[in-house]
Amino acid sequence: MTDNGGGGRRRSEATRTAILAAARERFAADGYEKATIRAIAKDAAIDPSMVMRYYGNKEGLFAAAVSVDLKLPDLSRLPRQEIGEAMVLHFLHMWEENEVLTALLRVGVTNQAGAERMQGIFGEQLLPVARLVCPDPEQSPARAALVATQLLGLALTRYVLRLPPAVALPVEEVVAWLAPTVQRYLTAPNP
Amino acid sequence: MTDNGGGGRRRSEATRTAILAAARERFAADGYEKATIRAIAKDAAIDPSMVMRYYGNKEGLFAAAVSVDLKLPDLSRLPRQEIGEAMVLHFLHMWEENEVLTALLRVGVTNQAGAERMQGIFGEQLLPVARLVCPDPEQSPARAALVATQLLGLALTRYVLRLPPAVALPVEEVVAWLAPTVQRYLTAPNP
DNA sequence: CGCAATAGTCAACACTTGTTGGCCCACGCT
DNA sequence: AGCGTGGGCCAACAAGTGTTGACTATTGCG
Repeated sequence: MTDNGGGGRRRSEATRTAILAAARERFAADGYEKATIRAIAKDAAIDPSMVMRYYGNKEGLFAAAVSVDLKLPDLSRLPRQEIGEAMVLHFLHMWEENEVLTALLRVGVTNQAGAERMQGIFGEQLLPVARLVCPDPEQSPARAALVATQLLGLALTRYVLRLPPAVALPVEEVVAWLAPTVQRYLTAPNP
Repeated sequence: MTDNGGGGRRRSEATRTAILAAARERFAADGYEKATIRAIAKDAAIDPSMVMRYYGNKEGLFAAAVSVDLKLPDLSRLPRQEIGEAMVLHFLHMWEENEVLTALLRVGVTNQAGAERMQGIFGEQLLPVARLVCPDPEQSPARAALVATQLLGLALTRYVLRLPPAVALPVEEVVAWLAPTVQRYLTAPNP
């Protein structure tokens, strides 16, 4: 339909990516409703109608701007005891690498499509890891969910709400405190 | 100013509380931006202008609708080992009692005023508890923040994002898994 | 050069938002 | 009864939203 069959040869690519960058920034800072197409377009220094031309509508823009790959490393080669620490460290790096995850969380909280996308990421990226490492496969959804409560809670307080003492915590301390928690959720026997 | 010096004698009180109830529901379900005054007014079966009459503007309505008292019990009379369990149980009950906390979290994520209010609650209600129970008073902010990451993360996945496996978890299991975590964050020696 | 396709702009649309002011009606007092 | 106060509704405003279509400018190719 609105797809221009496979690739504009000219320099539209530059503005396309500029739009995506501006969109990520705005979605991360303001959430879905407050991140207006006009503001995004102004950040990208183009006309709002270009956004529509390239991405159809606001939902399409969001879908294109926020695509998440958690890049979870292969934890099966790690000693079982170090899985928790590796997870926490990896998540911290992912959150600080760019603002995509913040955007997704901010949007997911007030937008149905955003929440569903988070559920998708959980099911396709976190759950498989849990399946690999946790003892009883039948319990992996519950254990992955527990891990999600702790890791998303950290992201929420630290990167979204910016609760001062949570922001002030040095990375090493965060890891030292949370790693045993995640480790236990994944590998400990039932309490 | 818009304050009618201390009490309408007539039946305005009924509509006032109806507005607040509708507002709480809408803020909890939709967040700040999507919860429109018109929708709230329709839920309360009155005219949008009445909302303005009674609460000044949308911010005032939010302030009036969402006032949070965590009602944290006196934990100092509890055996130190049971503090974690008591906290988790209490928070679960608070979140399921009414939708105020959900509203606050949904709004806090995309609204500056909402985020500040959450910081206020943290400082005035959670921090004091941490000060009572954790060993080194200088560490209480960090430890309270850690507790916040776990408890808010639970609320986020279970009551806001509604991640299916987090919703499916029975209360007893949540407590069994999270209580040791909270207990450790509050009372364990530095890792 | 001339032509077609593409990148980009402008102005407008239909709608929703918070917010305001004027109006009517019902009640409670004297 | 009459009157005033205040609860409630209606209609409108100005601003901002996503979205659309027509128009211009620029580019590549023959």
